Amino acid sequence: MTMNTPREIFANYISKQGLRNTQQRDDILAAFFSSEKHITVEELFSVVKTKNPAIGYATVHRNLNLLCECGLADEIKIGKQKARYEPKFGQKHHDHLICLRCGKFTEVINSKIEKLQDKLAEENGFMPVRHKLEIYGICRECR
Amino acid sequence: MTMNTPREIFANYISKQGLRNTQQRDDILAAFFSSEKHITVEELFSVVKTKNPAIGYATVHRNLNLLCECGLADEIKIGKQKARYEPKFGQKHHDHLICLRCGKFTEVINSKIEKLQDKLAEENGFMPVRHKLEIYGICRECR
DNA sequence: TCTAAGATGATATTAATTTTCATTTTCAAT
DNA sequence: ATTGAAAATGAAAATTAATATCATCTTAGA
Repeated sequence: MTMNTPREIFANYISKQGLRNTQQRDDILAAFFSSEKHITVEELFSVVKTKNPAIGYATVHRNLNLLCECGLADEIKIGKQKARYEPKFGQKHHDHLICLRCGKFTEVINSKIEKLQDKLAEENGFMPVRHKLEIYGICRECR
Repeated sequence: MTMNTPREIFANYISKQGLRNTQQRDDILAAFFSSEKHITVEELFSVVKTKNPAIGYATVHRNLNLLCECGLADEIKIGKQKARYEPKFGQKHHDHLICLRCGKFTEVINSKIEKLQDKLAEENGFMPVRHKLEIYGICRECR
């Protein structure tokens, strides 16, 4: 059985956990994967409400956590900002460049750094699982 | 004028900002730099209270923020844990290995990664200012 | 169809951080 | 040293995001 779409992955996770499919989960998943990256619970709540005005904030919040659990979303916390969520599906791991002036996020990929990180962990007896690299600075536009 | 000690750096920052020196600031600075790394506001508050029982939580909190502003402290937020503060003085930048099981922090230094990070930022038009690298995994003891 | 378990939505709670404000303290100008 | 304006403090309240509670509704398997 191949699991191609986020929808299928989510449905699979749901059933494996003995949970149930609901219209709300569908709506949230759809909104999440068609919204812009780095969305907050608040923002996603607003988006989902345009399709399903009866939906509650807590439901969006709960399901974003489920999406994180099954690997379809990543939570990003930057400084004192509220948590943001990033859809994750079939893409390489990436790091973030964060502009200290305008707050813009840029995603970057560098396999050399990835490898060095794994090596660094192993040298210290750590079995690396995941990592988070954030580089803060001033972006091209803000300079 | 050389500024050797954290105390001098702090005093200098205070006066530059048009702020004032107080006994509380002294007490907080002293406690912070003689306490263990990765302390929470709560914990530092407890420590400072042993020297100055009248001190308020908000004062400790406010001054920890000042210490961050002037570069003598770093705030570390890991997952859903409460913020921790790390004294920063005359040491090299380091990254953190964080055990997913026992929560232990290990500090590591790797200049190669540092350089690659700067390069990566510059390639993307970013002027790097600082960065944060956290590698999550399982530590030697927990394996 | 029926029913037990899960999900939802509204609300309350939690917990950390930040703000408010009356009072006290600092420090530069006298 | 005295004064006074501005800043700092401490206690308490407010804010904020995240999470829990719970009555009701929905799902999905028997």
